[in-house]
Amino acid sequence: MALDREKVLDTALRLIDEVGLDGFSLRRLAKELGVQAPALYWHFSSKKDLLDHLVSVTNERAEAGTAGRPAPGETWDDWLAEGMRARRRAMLAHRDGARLASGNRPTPDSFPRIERTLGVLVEAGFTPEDAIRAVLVLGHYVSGFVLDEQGDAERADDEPPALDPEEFPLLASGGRIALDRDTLFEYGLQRLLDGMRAQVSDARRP
Amino acid sequence: MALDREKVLDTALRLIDEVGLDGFSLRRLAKELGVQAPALYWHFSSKKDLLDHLVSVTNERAEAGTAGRPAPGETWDDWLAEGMRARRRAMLAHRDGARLASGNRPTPDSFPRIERTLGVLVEAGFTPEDAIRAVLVLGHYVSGFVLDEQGDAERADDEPPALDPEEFPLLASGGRIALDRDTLFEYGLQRLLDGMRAQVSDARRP
DNA sequence: TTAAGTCCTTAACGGTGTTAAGGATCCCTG
DNA sequence: CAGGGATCCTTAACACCGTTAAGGACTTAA
Repeated sequence: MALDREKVLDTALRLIDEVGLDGFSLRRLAKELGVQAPALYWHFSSKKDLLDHLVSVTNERAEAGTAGRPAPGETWDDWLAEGMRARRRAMLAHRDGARLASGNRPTPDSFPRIERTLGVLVEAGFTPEDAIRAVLVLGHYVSGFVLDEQGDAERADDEPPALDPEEFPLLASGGRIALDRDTLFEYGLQRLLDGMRAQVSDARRP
Repeated sequence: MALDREKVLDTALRLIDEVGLDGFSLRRLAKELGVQAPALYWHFSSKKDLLDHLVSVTNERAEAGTAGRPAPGETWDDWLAEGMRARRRAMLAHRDGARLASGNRPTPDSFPRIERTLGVLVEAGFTPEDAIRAVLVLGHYVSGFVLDEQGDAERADDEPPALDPEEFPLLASGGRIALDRDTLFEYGLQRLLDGMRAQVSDARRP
């Protein structure tokens, strides 16, 4: 049976979940597909090309589950927060998902969604400039956060360095706190949205 | 003349600035040092070990120029903002600096500095938990931001996809805006600090 | 003078992404 | 039905990569 792009991408995604992005090679993927490595070059122009398409696929799947506009009665910030949580979940859904996603520009087919998001923010009182800044900045926060989160997971084998609670009481008390990733993510997300809310309402009542 | 760690690290840093992190190999570095590749294994246990030390070196240099505590009369948020700007500058100072720095835990010798920072925040009214969250979250923002910033620079050769201003007016208007990285960075930084400020003063006057 | 330690070499192993050339197999056309 | 092009894959090879093994100089200390 002949290969097609979709089957290659699905297998690649599964393989990366299994061996990690560093352990992922075209030869390994080819073996998984019962094929020789150069065969992949018929379907993709390079390894980078393949990975780019992988990102597009996972992005599409992630966005399929999120609302394109706030529900009736839903505030812009709640809606935006939920979108960012979905983004985090999408990255966490696959091993090294954040590393994979970063270093990748949005594909043109994600333009409509971004434009809609900007529209929502402008309706909410953002200037067009600040709407763009808000979207970009939130994105950087999320990807920076998950990148670290998954980086931690990858080196879960070697234990963290010892830490003297007498010398560093605040740091030591934080060991547990930092590990509650959900709360930590929410903290930063809400502080960003707080700041944005404040600026928008300031602009409306000058 | 014999090699030593410092000379290897300096040359490595210079080489990465020249060829990028992807073009950087031990064989290339060895050639630059007038030596065979396995010689490097006398000074470092692996390539990863060498890169870890590289991060430590650049971190030290970056932190050398920043104040350990707010100056008299300086508010905690101004001081913290300046610290984050310094972090961004440190990453931008070397090609792929952000990629290099992420995927690296803080070395134990940065503990005193972190503890001091937490102390400043607690004095300012943060709970110890929120102080830790604030420091982590700001760090994720900065590294996510610079990672994207430098990723852009690396693929500056292929031009961005065309964008119809009729179909996506908000997006199109933002092309220029997104490119002003300093303003964008400051926008996100100030929104985060705004949110933190608000939460701290709320907690003080319940 | 011998012994230990330091710093490097050569040779090699098993891997990587990628290209070149060509062999099957299919489907459409004459 | 024959032929030809498009499709999809193979084998062979290239130039790299990180890393290990074994050992050779050279310096230092006893």
